[in-house]
Amino acid sequence: MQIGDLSHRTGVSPRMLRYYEDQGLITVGRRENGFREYDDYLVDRVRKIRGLLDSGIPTRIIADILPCLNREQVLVVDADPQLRAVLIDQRDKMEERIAILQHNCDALSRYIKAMERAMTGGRPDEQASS
Amino acid sequence: MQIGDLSHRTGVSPRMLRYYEDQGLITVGRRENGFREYDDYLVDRVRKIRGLLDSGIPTRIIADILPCLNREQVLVVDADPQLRAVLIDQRDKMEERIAILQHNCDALSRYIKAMERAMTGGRPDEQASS
DNA sequence: TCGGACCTTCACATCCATGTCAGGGTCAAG
DNA sequence: CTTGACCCTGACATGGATGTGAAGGTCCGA
Repeated sequence: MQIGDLSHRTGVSPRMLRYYEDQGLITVGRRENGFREYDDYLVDRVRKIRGLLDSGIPTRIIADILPCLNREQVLVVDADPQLRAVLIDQRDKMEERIAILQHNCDALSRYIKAMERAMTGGRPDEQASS
Repeated sequence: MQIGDLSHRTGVSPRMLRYYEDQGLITVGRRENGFREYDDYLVDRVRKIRGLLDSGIPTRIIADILPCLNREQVLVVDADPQLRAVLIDQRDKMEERIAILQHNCDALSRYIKAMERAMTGGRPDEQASS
């Protein structure tokens, strides 16, 4: 698959696909003519990268943790305590973000529901005791 | 409370506190001498802003949703369908991010556990059937 | 064989969140 | 009254993620 195909399949611009490669997030082969050749599994991988990026995780960190997100048993060979610290740190940060997002997501949902109640002709001052 | 105090209490630099004000995320009073005067409730608000920012939500969006994250019933007066669309959109995006983070967080935890198993002298090829 | 649609690299531009510095006021304690 | 710690504004700098455009190569189909 070449870059345009992957771009269409993931919604990520070719520019960004090259950038991810540059940042060491993906490894890409070349055809004889110099064109990049992308393996199928990269579709998922690129989607995962996008998700992490959208969640505020910088490429530098993604590069660190990405190898640990699949096939875990395969790579545990290098039981580097430094890496371990990084991973634990990142996991904790993720947990914190999840909590924050969950909290705000709930609040938004409540607000949306309140709007709907207000729109569908309900008395505006009626409310669930939160 | 003045800017340095709030900065210490939130871990957010004065520069950023002014920036948030500039972006309309917080409303700040002034003393007679021109110094900013911050209300106590801004400590929580600024922490919330940081959390959302760290989770990849840009100030523009935060400005949109922040008024809806507290005191919901108070503000439902303007049942603007445009706003509703924005809120639903953002809530959905948040849910997606939560799912992504949760997924990766779990994978990280598994990997960390596997590392620990490998370090504490376990046979490296033993594994839980995932 | 030509044209269009793709690819390459490289460079410059942009937006956002942030840092940092300069030039200058405020104020309280010594 | 001076000094140091705070505050103000404004500007310039930076790093990361992204867009865009130029100059050129590849390849397929009319």
